[in-house]
Amino acid sequence: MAPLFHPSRDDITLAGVLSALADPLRLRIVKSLMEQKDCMSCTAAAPCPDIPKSTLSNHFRILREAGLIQTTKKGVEHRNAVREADLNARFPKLLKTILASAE
Amino acid sequence: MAPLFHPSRDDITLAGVLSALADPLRLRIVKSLMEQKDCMSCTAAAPCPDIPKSTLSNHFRILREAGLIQTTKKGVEHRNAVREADLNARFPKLLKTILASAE
DNA sequence: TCAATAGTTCACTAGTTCTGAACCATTGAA
DNA sequence: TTCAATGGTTCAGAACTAGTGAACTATTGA
Repeated sequence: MAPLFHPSRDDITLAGVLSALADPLRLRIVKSLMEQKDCMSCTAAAPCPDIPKSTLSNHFRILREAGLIQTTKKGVEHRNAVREADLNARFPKLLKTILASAE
Repeated sequence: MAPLFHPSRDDITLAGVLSALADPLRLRIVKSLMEQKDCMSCTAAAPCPDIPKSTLSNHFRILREAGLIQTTKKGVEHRNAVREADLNARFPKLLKTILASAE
């Protein structure tokens, strides 16, 4: 199995970030992850329990490849965290402003 | 010919705005429109001259239906302007922050 | 060794985007 | 009034993308 791909800080693009957050479900996932201080598994961060596994997996892949989250394998589950430092370095205040708009 | 559709302020959604701005070409269009104080025609606001007309028209429609721009017919051309007041009222600082990230 | 859990990958369907061709509306000139 | 030019829109087909069930992999605990 190939290791999970994460872009480096400099490879994070604005278009990628906006496009990833343009989906309401993904936005809620990121919001959940921000509200928790520690990492969350994919299923724990899911907004509702009835989302198919494959769909959820797909959304997490998009968030990961856009550089929004960092995913590490921890036993049987994947722990996810928002790449806040990278995002703030690259696009200051962007994440905060977008999340604030999502009330 | 049907009049051009514009959503009311309250119908502007975050997902719609993000998704519209997630395209680099559309982001540049909005940027151009912000830098001009007066309205611009569609062709004038196009980032490069070799974009097919239908493609450009499509991008302007997406921006319009997302609530990002206001389009009015003025003779043979369409004058476009960013709906800054509506956007700031709905999502404070969002537009400014996104445009600032697009350097 | 077996079953349960947490995700991924594959393949298929449904929907979206890009673009050339054809079209419509407005204006200015003959 | 007729014609051509200008500025966009609409339509249709090709290429791409997203959502999801089924099958699969990896880890853990019994």
